Amino acid sequence: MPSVPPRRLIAHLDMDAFYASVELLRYPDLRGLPVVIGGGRRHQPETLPDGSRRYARLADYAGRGVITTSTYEARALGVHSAMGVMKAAVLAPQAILLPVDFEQYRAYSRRFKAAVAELAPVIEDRGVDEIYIDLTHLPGAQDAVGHDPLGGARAIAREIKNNVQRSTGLTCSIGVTPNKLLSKIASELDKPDGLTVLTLDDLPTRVWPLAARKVNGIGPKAAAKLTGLGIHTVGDIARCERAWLVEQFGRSYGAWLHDAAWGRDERPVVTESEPVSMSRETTFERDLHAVRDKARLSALFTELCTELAQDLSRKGYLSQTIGIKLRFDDFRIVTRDLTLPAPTSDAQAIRRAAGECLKRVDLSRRLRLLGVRGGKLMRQAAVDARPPSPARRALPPRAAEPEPTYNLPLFEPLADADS
DNA sequence: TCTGGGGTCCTAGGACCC
DNA sequence: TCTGGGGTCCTAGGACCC
Repeated sequence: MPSVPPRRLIAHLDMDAFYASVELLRYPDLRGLPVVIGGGRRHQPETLPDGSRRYARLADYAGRGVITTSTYEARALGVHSAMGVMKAAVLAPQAILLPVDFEQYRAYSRRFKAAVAELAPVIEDRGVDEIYIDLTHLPGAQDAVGHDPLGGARAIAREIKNNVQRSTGLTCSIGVTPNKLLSKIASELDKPDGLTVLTLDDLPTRVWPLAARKVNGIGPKAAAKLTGLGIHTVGDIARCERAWLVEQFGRSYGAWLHDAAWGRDERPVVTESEPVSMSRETTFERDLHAVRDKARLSALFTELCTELAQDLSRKGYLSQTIGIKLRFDDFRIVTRDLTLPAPTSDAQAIRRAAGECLKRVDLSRRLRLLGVRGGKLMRQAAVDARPPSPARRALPPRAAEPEPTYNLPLFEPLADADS
């Protein structure tokens, strides 16, 4: 007898103001105040002799940092993530400013994920503060409770929230729907400490009135273009002809927009993935010039390469494509990369390759940011486990050449490349 | 004195091979 | 001599996300 596959029940869990909430566990005296996390590192709270603490205020800050998270009290003053700290200081000069402490957040991240996994093990990681969870096959998830056909799923989501709260002291918001796209939207509808369960029937009333920008995948550029076309809400998109969206946005993105607006998304919850790249970058306190600040830049460049090498080694990866990223004073970004004959995690090899990349950039403008990236990653263990067999060595025809050459573009005058 | 740092995925052209 | 495809790799840029 053919059986109907169970309907998918996908949850999206988002920790509420995660970094800020972790800080409030440590500094409970700040509860109820506008608190902002971000900036550099030079504003640690100071403990006074009487045991009380003194905190930095936004107004005290000078620098290029941005806000990473803020408490709901700070958000009420117009202070949001990714806003420059200097700009936020104009809006809320008296808000408390705390430095970011990623170690701490990562520790709490592991704890909340473990708490979820006790009840629902099929988890997709989406960074420190959010996850997708596949509830489809959990016992009881498909059961109705009283008149609520989704009561089983709702009860599981509530248990997950409770378990997270018990093990971390933190609240989260959960959306449960037939897919990741809708769940991501749903988890935001009742923040903080929310629980929202939606079916496709709820689309017109709960999703279509929302701004198009609320859809994960519609960013500032796409939203601006939509606005220019008189399209503001998700419902506006849903009313568009699919073919017209394809004309306006291209075959792939146009079709995706149409699907998204109609709540269609078949992507599975992916429980395991391998990293694609690792990188290190830094924004300077003031813009630097390649000639005038050569020594300073050179030292920073080497430092970034060393850090990348350490990251690779610590995590057990080798990288075969080394790249650089520059941001100029006008905010223009340039990248260059170079694929090596063999993967490496050696700081000097990375530094050399990055140096080759740098030669291919016009450095007349001042620099704001410098970054180094390792792509085409492979696990060290996997590379070790396949010693150079005769077959392998014979594989690339060019391996016969005496000295491996960098695969530089032809238009680049090779200049004084080591040779 | 606007605008961090760490990622993923997509597109597109040219090289190069079959 | 002309005219083709398909497929993969490399590189650069850009949109988007947390």
